[in-house]
Amino acid sequence: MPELPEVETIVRTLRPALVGKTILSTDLRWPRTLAAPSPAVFKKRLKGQQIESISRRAKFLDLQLSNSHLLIHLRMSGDVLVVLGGYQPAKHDRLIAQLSEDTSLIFSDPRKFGRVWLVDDPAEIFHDLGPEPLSEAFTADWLYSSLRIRRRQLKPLLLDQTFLAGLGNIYTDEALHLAKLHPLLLSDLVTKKQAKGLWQAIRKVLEEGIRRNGASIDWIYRGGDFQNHFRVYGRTGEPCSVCGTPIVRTTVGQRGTHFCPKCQGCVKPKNPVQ
DNA sequence: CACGAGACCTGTTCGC
DNA sequence: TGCGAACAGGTCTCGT
Repeated sequence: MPELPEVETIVRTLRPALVGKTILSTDLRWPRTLAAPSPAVFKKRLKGQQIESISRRAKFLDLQLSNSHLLIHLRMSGDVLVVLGGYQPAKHDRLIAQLSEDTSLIFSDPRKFGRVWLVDDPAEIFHDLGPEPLSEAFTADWLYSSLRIRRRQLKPLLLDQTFLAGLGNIYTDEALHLAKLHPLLLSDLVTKKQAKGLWQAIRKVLEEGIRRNGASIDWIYRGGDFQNHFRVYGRTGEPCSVCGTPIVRTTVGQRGTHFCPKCQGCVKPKNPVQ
């Protein structure tokens, strides 16, 4: 569930609450949550390490410790929270770390897709990721040339973390609508002007998501309100905010995909997807 | 290389 | 009301 803006929001919330605290002990309640190393090594190595800083790369949380990095990926249903004072484990808690100053760090994840790594160098896990969309490395020219050297449908390509790191299902639909591009348009057909528009749209929806503290769907993430400003995601049948045409929902790469059939056009004249 | 299907999981909502 | 199907913000692997 969480995409770049939601993870960024969590990082900003956790930072003041966790930096400087020391890990006293850990309780791994669902072993498969831990991708590496083994539970025994994990528990032993974490003990006594201090949390020095917290950052984000793509949809990963990166807790830099005295001696290593604790990486967390929330996947579909993960959440990280900090609780002061005594804490009673809840049903979906997969990993709990007891910290100094009577603080608990909790990784909760109903669907059990989330993963945690303890590594010496984050590059071990990050090496295949594409550029950060809000960094200076992500430019309109880079996007244009990178789209042209591939021949892939825009939506699956934008979801591919090795192409661009951080977009998920919501922000991809939102960005394509803002850029007026069809989700199935082949990447090598995008013009330079369209690429520039897509570049702007991606940055705009991500910045808006962060400004609104992410989107809160279902029972997760208190606080964010980007869900009240979706242009197409989850708005099947409702009028497009630009032209009034009902928003259409289809499936692309097994992901629910929302778009305006008028603003975003049709890609295949012979077999228009709408 | 590109794409689709299946797997990994639990919980909620939808349709009859 | 009940019950199965469909769906959910992600990613990996395998077959074509």
